[in-house]
Formats: sequence, C-alpha cells, structure tokens
Amino acid sequence: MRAQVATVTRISPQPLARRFESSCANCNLRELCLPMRIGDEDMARVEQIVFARRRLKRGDSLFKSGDPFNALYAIRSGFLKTTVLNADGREQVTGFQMAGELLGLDGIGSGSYNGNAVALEDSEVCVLPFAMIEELGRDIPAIQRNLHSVLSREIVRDHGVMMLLGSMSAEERLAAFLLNLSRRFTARGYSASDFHLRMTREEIGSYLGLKLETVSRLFSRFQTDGLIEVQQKHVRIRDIAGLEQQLHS
Amino acid sequence: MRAQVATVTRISPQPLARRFESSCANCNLRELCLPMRIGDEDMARVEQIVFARRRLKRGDSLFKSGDPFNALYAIRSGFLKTTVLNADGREQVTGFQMAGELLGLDGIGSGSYNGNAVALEDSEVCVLPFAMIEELGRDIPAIQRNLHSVLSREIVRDHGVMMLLGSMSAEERLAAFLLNLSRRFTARGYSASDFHLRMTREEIGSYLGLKLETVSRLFSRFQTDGLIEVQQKHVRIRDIAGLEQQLHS
DNA sequence: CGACCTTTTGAACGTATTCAACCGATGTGG
DNA sequence: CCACATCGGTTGAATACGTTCAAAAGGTCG
Repeated sequence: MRAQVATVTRISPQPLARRFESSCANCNLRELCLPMRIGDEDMARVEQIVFARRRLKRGDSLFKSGDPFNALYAIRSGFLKTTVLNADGREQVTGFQMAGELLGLDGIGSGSYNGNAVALEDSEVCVLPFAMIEELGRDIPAIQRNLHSVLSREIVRDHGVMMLLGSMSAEERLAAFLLNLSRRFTARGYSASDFHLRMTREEIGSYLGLKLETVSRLFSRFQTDGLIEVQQKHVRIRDIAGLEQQLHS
Repeated sequence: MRAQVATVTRISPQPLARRFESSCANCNLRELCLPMRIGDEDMARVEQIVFARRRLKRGDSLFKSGDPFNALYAIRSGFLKTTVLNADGREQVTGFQMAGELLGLDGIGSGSYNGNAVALEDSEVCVLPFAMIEELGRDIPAIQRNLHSVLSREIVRDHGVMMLLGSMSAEERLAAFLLNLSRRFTARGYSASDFHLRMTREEIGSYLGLKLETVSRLFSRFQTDGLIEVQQKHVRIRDIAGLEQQLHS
C-alpha cells in the first residue's frame, strides 16, 4: 500500500508544483473541501494527500483533454472554467469552478482527463493524487463517503444544467446562472448581490447554450427591467426576487 | 460494520422486491456490470450485494425524486428513462438506460434521489444496497475502483449531453442520439441498424432539447435523405456514415 | 499610445416552436 | 369482439426566439 502511494507520488509531480507544509485543519476552505467530521489522527493523514500546490496565472491550463489522470484538484483560490471539445472543434463550457470546488472528476473513469480546465484568473489549487484518495478512502469511511458525495453531487449539478439547456428560455437560463453565482459567492463570504464576472460573454453563452450577443442583450434587458446593474464584468443584483420570478414564467 | 449493513438491509426491502439466488458470476451482463477482475472468493461477497431483484412493468416508477436513497440499481433487462423536474413542473429527460447500466447515482450525495426513474418497458433490476457497496469497496479495491469509474463516466456522459444541448443543431442532436443508441445496442449483441425505440417522440425531444414535432420532422427528413427508415417506433439505419457526417457539418 | 479583445446595439435572417388538423395504433369496456 | 376513446405520430402554416452579420465604442495590455 505504502509502496504504491510512494510510486504515485513519484509519478505525479506536476510542472510548477511545489512541496509545502499543508494545513487542511486550518484551511479556511475546510468546510467546503472536507464537509465531514474527521478525528485529529485521521486529519494528519488527510493532510498527506495534499502533497503539493500549484499556482496558475490567468489563461493557464490546469489540465487538458487526454492528459493522463493522476490527481484531483481542489481550488484554494481563484476561478476556473472546464470545457469539452467535440469532433469538429466546437467548445462547450461545462462549468465554472471557484474556491473549495474539485476539478478532474472526469478523469477517474478512463485514466485520462476528458475535458480541459483553464484558469480565468490567477488561481491556486491543491494537488490531490487520486491513488492516495482511494487508499485513504479504504481506511477512513468519512473520506470514502465524501468522495462519493462529491461525485454524486457533480452528477446532480450536471442534470440541472441539462434542465437549463433542454427546457429553459434564454431569460431563464441567464437568471438561473446569476442566482447560482450569487449563491456560491455568498457561501464563500462574498457579497450576494455585487460581484465581478471572471468569464466573457462568450464563455457565459457557451455554458448557457447561447451566443455572446444574446447574453449581452439579456444583460441589457435585465438592467432595463431593473433586475440588475451591469457594467462590463461588474454585476449588481438589484432584485433577487425578480430574478427568481424569471425562472418560473 | 456488519451491524451497520444489517441495519441497512432491514431498512431497504423495497415493495415488490424478492430474495433470490444471485449469480453475478454467471450473469450474461457481467462484462457490463462488473468490468474488472475479481477473484472467486471476492465474487462470493459481490453476489451478496445483489440481495434482491425487482420487477417493473412498463410505466412503473423505480424511484422518485425525494425518495430516501438506499440502493443503486443495475438493470438486468428492460429499458428505463431518468428525468428531473424543475420548480414549475417542466420535465427534462436526463437519460435512457438499458441492460447493464446503473441507476440511482444521483442519490448518493444527498441521501435522497434527485430525479425519477421510470420503466419504458417491462424491466428487471438488481437492487444493490449502497452501504454494502461502500463496505465492500473498502475491502476489495477492484470494487472501489469500479464504483469510482462508473460515477466518473456518468459525469463524462453528462458533459457530452451538455455539448449536445449547448452547441449542436437539431439534426446533429438526433444523429448523435441514433448513433449512440446503435452503439449501445451493438454492445449488447443486438442489431446496430435495426431497433425498436422504447420512448416516445416527446421523450426523445425532451432529452434532446427539442419539441416532439421537431423530432418527428427530423425523422421524416432523415428518411427522405436515405439515412434511415422509420415506422413509428421501429428504426432502421441505412447509412451510418451519412449519420456520422450529420454530426460534423 | 496603439493593437487587440470584449461588449454593445441594430437589422435581417433562419431555425425551431406553436397551433392546428388529421391519421394511425393501442387499449378498454360494453 | 367491436366501438370508441385515448394516445402517439405526422404534417402544414404562421410565428417567435435566438442567431448572424455588421459597425462602433469601450477596455485592457503590451
């Protein structure tokens, strides 16, 4: 077991990765990253998983489709997007990820990442070698349970996006998108109503199945309707209830 | 541990479930359901997981959104759809499942199923109490690994659907849908070109983000173009290459 | 400062939807 | 077993929603 982990540790060093003194116990993302009870003794082992961090500058790729899968990544700070490419080169944004969220789940099944992850602002991620997660999961049920929960909730999230793309109008999609961002920022201690979009209109459009011009027009219409204020990438939500109404009409 | 599993076993009996002599080792779905090497000894334990089967008639619900989550279901025979409902009652089909595929993954994270599963034809499923899967996963790495793979591949599948819904035209969506069905039927030993659709035009439309009339029109157009023959629910693919071309144009 | 990228807005267009009618298949009850 | 009701599927015509093409202004970064 130990030997296996040591092997993975050797294989895994990423470009730009650096060893550091981990401290999940004190990490302010602990509630997001490890949402369960872990004893002090186990915690020491958990911290061995986070064997490196990796810094990304805006535009840097964390992993690309086809790269060999070795690790999951937990976002410590920053903002990323994940995308998939289809045969003829069209790109679909599959999600936007922020602090405390996990990346790379799509690589477990096939041994190589299925999509791309790109930083939309300077970011830092914890590198979590997957072989170590699996090993620890066998010893610490709370870890096992947490991994399964994370995977399952990603599936639930994806089904929500299918609902969005398959059954909702453009207005509803953008309203749902803004409310989702607001909720996630709130959970991280940021303002629920005032935030900076890290992605372009085109990326929002790709995620929502719309063209960038449509997204821009919708922002303008929401502003005219008094639901939000927009100025380029800065958004202020003025009428949460009004946005929620957009969802069900 | 044992006690915990016993508890779950007591909680879990489903209506219509019945005890039976399991035999995964001889199941003709083994390659689909357990795609990994397992020793004879471990196999005996695996078969304890499949502690019941459940028969469904067409239209029967396997589980509903909000039902307490206790088990995953492996389809032994038949055909099901999974759906999610949004706040105002609109239904989105999230997938169609056939023999060897797993249902209920969306329940792991929250403790209750997030969507609905309904039989589109008379079907039979193996009931796999999740607490037993987790316990066995801790002891048998191949089981653990398999569960992670299944979860991850569902995420990859979902991302493919997002690509479908977000970036592809109606023609491309239907072509992709037919090719996907064809591939999956082939893997189960059925004809790649000749099959019976178990779902209605409306259900296909919901899955593909289209209206039922649009689906019907596309079937007609594909027939006119010599790509397929359609008669109600019976489809014959006449030009696989032509369908694949539809994907990249 | 200049080049480039992003965003906004308008006008014309096209794809998929809506509404409607009709037909065929299926299934139920008298 | 047939009659009838219901459901599922097809097709047409009008409409609507989001896209495309285009131009211009606003930001950002070297």
